Amino acid sequence: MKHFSELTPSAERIVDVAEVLIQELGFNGFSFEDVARQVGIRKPSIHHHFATKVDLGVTVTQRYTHRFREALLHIEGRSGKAPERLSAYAELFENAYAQNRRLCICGMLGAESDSLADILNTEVKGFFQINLDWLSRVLAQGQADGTLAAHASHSAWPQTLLAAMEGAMLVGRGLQSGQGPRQVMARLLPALTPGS
Amino acid sequence: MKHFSELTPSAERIVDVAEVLIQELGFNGFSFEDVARQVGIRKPSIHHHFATKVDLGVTVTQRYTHRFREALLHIEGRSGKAPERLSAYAELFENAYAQNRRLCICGMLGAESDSLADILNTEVKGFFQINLDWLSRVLAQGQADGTLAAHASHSAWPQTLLAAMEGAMLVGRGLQSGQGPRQVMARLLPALTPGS
DNA sequence: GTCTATACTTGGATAGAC
DNA sequence: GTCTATCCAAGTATAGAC
Repeated sequence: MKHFSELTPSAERIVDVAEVLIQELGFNGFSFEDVARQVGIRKPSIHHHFATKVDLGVTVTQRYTHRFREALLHIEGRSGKAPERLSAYAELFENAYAQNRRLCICGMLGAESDSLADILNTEVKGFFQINLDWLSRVLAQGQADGTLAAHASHSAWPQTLLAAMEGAMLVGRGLQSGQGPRQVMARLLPALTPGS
Repeated sequence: MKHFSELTPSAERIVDVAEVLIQELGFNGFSFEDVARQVGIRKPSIHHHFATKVDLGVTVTQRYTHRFREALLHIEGRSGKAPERLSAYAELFENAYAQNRRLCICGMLGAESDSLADILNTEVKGFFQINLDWLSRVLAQGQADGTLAAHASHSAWPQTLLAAMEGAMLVGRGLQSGQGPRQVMARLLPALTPGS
């Protein structure tokens, strides 16, 4: 199992391609043949970099989670208040969705969960937990400094917001014309704002 | 292509099994072998009832959508106001989720959308549209009779609510311990209620 | 309506040369 | 690091007997 932080250039191209394929087709929906074609190498060459398909999936997910967490920390590092931070949060999902209605890697893998290797499910769980923790922090801060309503710190809000983001991409894709995470967050933000 | 309204007993057992398999494993995740084993027949016997896997998927989806619409009409036929109707709506999803965290058929197929036959995507689109139409109606009624806040008739609410339901199942499954659609709706209802 | 047998394809993975 | 060749399993689908 190769860790994303020590990827050779070839391995990185493979991970790049696999990431998009998982977002668009799912883990069960893409094949080494798909990856090979897009990277411009042959199928068995992939095994030189990733012993199994699960290994490749784990590396894709770890890198995705790592980058997502960096983006979350970057939002926190900026000077905005909770409402702006939640809007910026929605933009992270909107960025994926805006490209051919790609799903969140972990949203896709979460759907396929029952047919995936345990190690992949563990990665998905980690991604979601990072999201819930970050949302809890932002909601608590917003409630403390008055930029969010008192009920914003209710323990069910993080999961509700995360579900709304993941669901927005899912439904938008299913409708083939749907609005995305940005619009859904825009609808929910007033509900979290004081004096609504 | 066999329509769900004219299923023989054998075909019905096949559809029953396939429905659960799609909810748990997805369209790309289940095989005729899985269906055959659970029904207690052999793989090729399935082709006597459904020429192709896509045919089977279409029948499953049509029956699912039909039953779901009946349930929606049944909720509307009862005497509750908009808030109770929305809670009852969430229960439809909760019923699936409560059984081994099964997904909505169309949530699962929506995720797999890019790898599915057009005809299946059309069915998924239809299901979602039925949901949006029903939600629009309930929200408008609630806003008219004062049981919901004025902003409840905003055109983005139906998609937000549907996304939250689908996402709740997805995230709950990914977390392997999550709350489901019921809790998410319980969190959103106050935001739609007057005087919140 | 179900069976056995089988065809054909794809997919993940391995061996070994270059 | 990539290739060709190959293996094996699984998956969809068909033919034809019962």
